[in-house]
Amino acid sequence: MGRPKTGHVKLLDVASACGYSVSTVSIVLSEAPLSRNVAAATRERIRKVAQQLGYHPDAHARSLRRRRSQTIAVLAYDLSDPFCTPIVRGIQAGLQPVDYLPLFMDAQTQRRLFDNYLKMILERRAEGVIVIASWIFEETNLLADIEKNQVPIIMVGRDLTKRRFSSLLVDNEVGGTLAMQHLSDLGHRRIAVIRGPDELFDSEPRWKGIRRAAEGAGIQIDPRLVFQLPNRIDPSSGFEGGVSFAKQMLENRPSFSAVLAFDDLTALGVVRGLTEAGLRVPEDCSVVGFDDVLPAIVATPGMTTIRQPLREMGLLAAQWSVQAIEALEQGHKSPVHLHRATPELVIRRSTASVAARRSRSEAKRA
Amino acid sequence: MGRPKTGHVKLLDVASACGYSVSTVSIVLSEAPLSRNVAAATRERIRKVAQQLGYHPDAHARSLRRRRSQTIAVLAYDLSDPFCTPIVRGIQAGLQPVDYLPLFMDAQTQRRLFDNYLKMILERRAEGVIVIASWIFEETNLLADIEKNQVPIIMVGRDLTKRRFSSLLVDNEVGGTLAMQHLSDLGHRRIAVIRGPDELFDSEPRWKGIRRAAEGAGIQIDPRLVFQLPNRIDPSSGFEGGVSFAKQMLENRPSFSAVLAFDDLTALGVVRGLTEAGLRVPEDCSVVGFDDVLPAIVATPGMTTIRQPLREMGLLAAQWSVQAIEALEQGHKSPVHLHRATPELVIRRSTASVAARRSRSEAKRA
DNA sequence: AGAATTTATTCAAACGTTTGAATCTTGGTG
DNA sequence: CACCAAGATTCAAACGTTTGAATAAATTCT
Repeated sequence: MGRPKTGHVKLLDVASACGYSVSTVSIVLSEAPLSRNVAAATRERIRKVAQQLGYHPDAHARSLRRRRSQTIAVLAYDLSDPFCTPIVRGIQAGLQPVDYLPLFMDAQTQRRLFDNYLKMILERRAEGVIVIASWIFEETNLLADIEKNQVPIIMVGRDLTKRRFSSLLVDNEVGGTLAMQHLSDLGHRRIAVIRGPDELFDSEPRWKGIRRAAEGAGIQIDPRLVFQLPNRIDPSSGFEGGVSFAKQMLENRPSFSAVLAFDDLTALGVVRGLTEAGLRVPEDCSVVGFDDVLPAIVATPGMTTIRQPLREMGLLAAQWSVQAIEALEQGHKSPVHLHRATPELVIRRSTASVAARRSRSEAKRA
Repeated sequence: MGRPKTGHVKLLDVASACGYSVSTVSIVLSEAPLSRNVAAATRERIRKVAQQLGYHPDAHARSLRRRRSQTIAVLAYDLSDPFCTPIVRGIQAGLQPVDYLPLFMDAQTQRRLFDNYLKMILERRAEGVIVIASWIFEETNLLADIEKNQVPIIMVGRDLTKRRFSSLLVDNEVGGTLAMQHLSDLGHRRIAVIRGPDELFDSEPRWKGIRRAAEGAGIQIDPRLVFQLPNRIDPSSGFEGGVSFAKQMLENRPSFSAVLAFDDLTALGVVRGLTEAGLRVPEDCSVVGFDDVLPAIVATPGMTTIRQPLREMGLLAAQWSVQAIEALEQGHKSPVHLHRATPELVIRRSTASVAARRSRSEAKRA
């Protein structure tokens, strides 16, 4: 009965408890190919004893021997961003059936943590890495160490195919276009735009899509109504940006009937700012966001936004990662994929036809 | 130059590259006590070579030998609940300095996943487990297996000290009291209450606190204005509950001037429901939530709510966990702690003095 | 009946570390 | 100059698995 100090039951315990050798027990319990040749009765008996003793194979010993960790690291710029949540869900969904354990690592947009996790990824011998990098890490060759060790890397939220990383992101240009088109369809012509920080990859194409749609609809974007978010650290501080821009817009600027914000949190900030200034959304001003994160969904009025299929993207990232690992296992070079997910306009209550506008706001600012 | 197929550099590689034995290299690189006796020059040289070769110790081999995984599992009922986000942050903050890796596991309120992760916790030889269990897993003796293996368990969001698990939760009764008191201070007397699902542990004490405050203020809670959330699966569906309850409240029920919701998401649902029925928050009706999660903060009007110090709780949980592990290491039995964090009233814009109410809603329902 | 095959089980060597004990240098002491 | 204590380094055995090769026993073939 005298188990050694490590509370855990091991193969040897099971073996001696049922009178077979360690090998046989291992073969049976790990369902190795050889287990075909093990008598059914034996199998039964071994399983039962293992069960009774509460045996759980030691993953470290197994990983060491098999040289496979069954682990995929997920390195996110900020796990607490609601943006990441659905991606994480998708990744989980993709990894569950193939029995890989995701190792979630939250860099909190701090370089120090990022480096630290990079080291851990290497040490824990993760077989693949998924990087959620909506916010940029300036020097992306941080990943060089990992690449060197033949660990496939998948990027979510940024196109790094030129570095030969499979990448997965939303089609920002189409997204921008959809947003602008929606406003123009509602009859808005004077539209304020809040662009993303220039450090952020999504910003430029989104802006491009917006301009293209504006052009197509014959809308002039007044440069005095274009703002740009600063390169912030905390992503959820987009909210503050939105609030303060909203106030700026209302001071000695041309009037406007709609705001197109860079993302949902910014848009929510705009709503707050406008509301505090006495305007009403959408009666006095329409607001549209981007991403479709939870806060945008449960706010009132519900935020009209451009939905990113985040969950699906996470799922795909997981699948690619597993495929790449398998390819590598077989000795093939794994292919470099690029997927631009199609965004989708979700109309809620934060936008309304310009015709429905109250005259109140006009009066107010005249 | 022929590294073996496993792309990773190992101790032997470093050793032969610099002409020392594996032992010496190990001693130096792992900063074992013996490294005091290693000549400074040798140390220098070994470190340099290791660095150049890009050596990273194999965590599995190390764990196996040392019998320590440097890992703490964090098993959450639903990682995508904004409620978990700050807790996770706190845990990270607590684990970072002591170099434990948190293993985040998201049970998604599914029994199957929960079991699966339990197995993984055992196999990966996690040294401690933190369970975020705001939503209940009916049979909590699922954890028995883990307990049996001497792995200390910390509960967040539920008191299980009677099972001898250190527990950490907000003082729900005080929270309920604070919420009700706030409404009564604002002059509200007819208050609708949405209670939590009975499966959820927080529900009862919160309700008790509410009743106590009502009594203290001489307020009668009209039973026709008391609702209860169903035992749902998806925690963020509290929102839907809020919406539909709001609508029910407005149908042939006694009138009310405030709603005290079980949590923020429910409260946001109430705001939505009221707004869609043409009422305004807080002019026509005040709403107060519980938790202080992100969506409540960025919604407009900002949600008045009872703040749980979630981050601090996570931090403490991490520290307890590490302490318990260390105690066990020294052979001591680890003590069972209980901490009831004090909640805090955060006043935003979803509540207003009853005096300021418009007569509109009164008229509407008369 | 002996050889060849199949079925059932075990041996023993790895996987990459760590670490108590052992070895081999030194330089210092009596 | 033999002896000892540090000082510097290495040996070798573990940690708990897996797995190719070996063995032993039962079956089938010629």
